[in-house]
Amino acid sequence: MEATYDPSAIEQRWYDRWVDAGIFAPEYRPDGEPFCIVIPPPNVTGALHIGHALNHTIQDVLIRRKRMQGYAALWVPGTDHAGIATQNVVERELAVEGLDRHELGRDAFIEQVWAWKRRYGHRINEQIRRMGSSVDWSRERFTMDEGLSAAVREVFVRLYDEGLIYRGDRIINWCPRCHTALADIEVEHEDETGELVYIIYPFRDRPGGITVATTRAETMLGDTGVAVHPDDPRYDDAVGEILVLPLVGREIPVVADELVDPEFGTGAVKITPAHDPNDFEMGERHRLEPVTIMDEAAVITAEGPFEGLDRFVARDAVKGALRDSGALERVEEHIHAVGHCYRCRTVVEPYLSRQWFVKVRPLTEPAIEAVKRDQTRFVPKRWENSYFHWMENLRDWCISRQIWWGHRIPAWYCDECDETIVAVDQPRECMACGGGLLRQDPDVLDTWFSSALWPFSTLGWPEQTEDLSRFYPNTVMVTGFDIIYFWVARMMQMGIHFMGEVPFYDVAITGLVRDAEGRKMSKSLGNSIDPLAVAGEHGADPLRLALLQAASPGHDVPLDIEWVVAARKFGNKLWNGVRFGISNLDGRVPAGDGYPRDPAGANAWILSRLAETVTRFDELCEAYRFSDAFGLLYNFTWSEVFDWYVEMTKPLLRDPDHAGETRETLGVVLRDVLKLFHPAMPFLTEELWSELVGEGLLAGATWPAPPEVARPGHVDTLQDLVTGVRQFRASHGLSPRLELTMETVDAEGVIEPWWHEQVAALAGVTLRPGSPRGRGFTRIVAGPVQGFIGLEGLIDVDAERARIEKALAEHHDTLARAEAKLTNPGFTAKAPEAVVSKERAKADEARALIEKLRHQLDDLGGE
RNA sequence: GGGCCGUUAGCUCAGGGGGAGAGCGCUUCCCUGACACGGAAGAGGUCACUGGUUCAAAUCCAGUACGGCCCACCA
Repeated sequence: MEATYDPSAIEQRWYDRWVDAGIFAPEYRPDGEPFCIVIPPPNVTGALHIGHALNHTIQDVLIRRKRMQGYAALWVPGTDHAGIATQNVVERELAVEGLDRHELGRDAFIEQVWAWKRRYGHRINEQIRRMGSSVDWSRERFTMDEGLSAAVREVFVRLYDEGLIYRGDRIINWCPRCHTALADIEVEHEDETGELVYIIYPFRDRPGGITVATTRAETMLGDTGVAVHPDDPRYDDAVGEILVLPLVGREIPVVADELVDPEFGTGAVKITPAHDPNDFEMGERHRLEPVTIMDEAAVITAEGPFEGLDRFVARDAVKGALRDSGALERVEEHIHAVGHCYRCRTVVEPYLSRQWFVKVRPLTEPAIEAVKRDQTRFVPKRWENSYFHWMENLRDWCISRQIWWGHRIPAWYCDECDETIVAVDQPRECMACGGGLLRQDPDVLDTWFSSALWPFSTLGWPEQTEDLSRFYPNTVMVTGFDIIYFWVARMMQMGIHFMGEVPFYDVAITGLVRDAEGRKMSKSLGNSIDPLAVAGEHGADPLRLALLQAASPGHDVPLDIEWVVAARKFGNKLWNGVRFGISNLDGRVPAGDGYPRDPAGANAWILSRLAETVTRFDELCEAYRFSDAFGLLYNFTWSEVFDWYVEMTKPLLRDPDHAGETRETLGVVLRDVLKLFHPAMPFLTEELWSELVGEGLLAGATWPAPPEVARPGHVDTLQDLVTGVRQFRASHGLSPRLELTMETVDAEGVIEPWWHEQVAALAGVTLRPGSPRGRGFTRIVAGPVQGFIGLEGLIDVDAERARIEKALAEHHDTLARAEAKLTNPGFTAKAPEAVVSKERAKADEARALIEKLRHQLDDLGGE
């Protein structure tokens, strides 16, 4: 083995062997309890970004650990067709060649997208493999594959038949660039400074008029009324009057409506039913005709001087014309939230059109209840509040999109009788009139419609497959908080509605990986760190470990490359620690769960620590606290196994009385450390396993279950003695190579023969029973043992005195604090007995230490 | 406008009524036979501020300041 860990050399050689051994399929543990995760499907056209790397690493840790624990672990991979996003990407590509999808035609365009999918779908799978994710490729799915498309149609038809899907003319959010409707949630609001324009609408039948205020002046071309609050005294006599719309000349009524906020603007609001959701509502109430004045590209269609102008150009033009005509009262600066398309950032336009909707109320109530009853639990729990709040205020979901890439809506219209037929398969003829001229609805479904079915559609639904009955509900969903609404909430709705059970028991919410400036990393921002590049430079394993250590539950992760470097250094430490083990063992370590019987001394100590660490590590993993879990393991491995235990084995391995037990213990401890780290660093640990154990594959091995071992207290004493000598050396600048002699008083007889080799190796000191006569020595206190080192010719006595006095002062402080509490009657009377006795013990300990330090000062002599 | 979260060592963050913690960074010494991608020993914090509850507050409560996030149909 090389002396240095080289990730690139070993990360190539294990993935295929894991796959070939069938380890990633749940059939690998035929009798295991099911444990299932379905991957949040990456966008098929995208590249794996650092957020995926985090998300996938967490899932892989969950899956690999459960697999080792004997579960039938299934991680379903797959990708999402990502309607608008993918269509945009392919359209951009076509634009480079001077092409436009309309020139190409629908079928040819879709074929282009499929070609794109074939290219990039492959790439993303390669990236998932490169990161070591142990997904079951035999069950890979794509949201537009045949099975999932059938599931989508089935769901649509059933919801339609139940009256939960309907088609209607409504104001929806329209993206004039993407030329499609958007759901409410797909609109991102941002505060912008705009103008509030005050326009005077004169009365037709009397002098004067009403001033209204608007941020979108151009919409006045479509006004068909003005509303005031019914209780607003300013407008008592105006309700029922007729106004004349400036520039247009349309006669419009003044109506009273509760929706109007008398506090805002002038308390009078213009009504544009075709271009504002509130106005649409009011328009319906007061029978005001909607007048559409814009087309799908947000270009003015109203006849007159503004026809053909873009909405923003028209805004200024209308304002100018109003000013010229004297109808413009004033213009104020105004900060308000403006909606943008979440895909292309274009300002969204409220637009009246005929769309398909899901009636959400009947779906949300069970989804809320399920979380309230803990059938699905969010981790961390506080995200449940956001989930509830969103669900409770949900409006019907607009699911039709005027794009080409996606699941075509399974509705057909009869040209002869106007009948609408909704069916899973294309009907041959009209069910109403028998006519054969059927046109399928040109729209496709919102991408999130198919995503909502993912937990069961990937398992074969609507077929009643074995996988479906075995792995639904999924065990856990690992996802970012940014898509709780888009995705988690809708999976809950659809899962419960169609399966009668929640889609998953736990939702583990991950934070967002941020860049150096704290910005969210995203494809659209173009600031993504490429995890593949990092994996190439430092290794996938170090990247995985770094992400795990950085990611507390629900907390954002600012990724610093230094963390990856540190994780690689840890890999190097592990590499060399195992290398040490291999060169000192006289054979291979057994793969199973064997542990040394009745270990003693250092071996008992490390085995007891191993058992404690595994227990705690398991608890932390079950709570999804991976940062803490791997922090614990990291410290145990480095500080205890390598810095202490491995050093302690060196003399023991040379001692015939201890070599056997030590070899066995060392092998077992290293073996279990590899097992524990395997979920985080699969490649490195597998490589080391092949050297240390050389039997089977670690990925398919069993999880460690070390027996509890009583912790031998006297090993602590040995460590304290060694540390005491090291501190003494360091504080006096004594060379580590300078051999020292220490006389010891061991009243309780805890010093064992093997200690002599230990202290010689670890502290460069020779032990000799006895206590010094006279003065001029330092005293090292370790548990019941006292050690004495003669100072003559070694050190500056004044420096030593200063050091002891400093320590003395600290212990005096501790004692004073403890005594203050103990003499406080309130404390002794009200504090729990355990706390009081602990405080007494603290005081006693401080007194003892003070006494010993006073002795040390005396021991120094001088003055 | 409504809601959520944060403020602890230089940095990133754990912890959580009774002795201030980790990793990285920093300082000093050491290339000792696994590892210098290393070892040993250290320095460093009125736990944002103000008040309250308590025998006891970094921890609980209220408020303040600053920072971040989410939701929203004030035209």
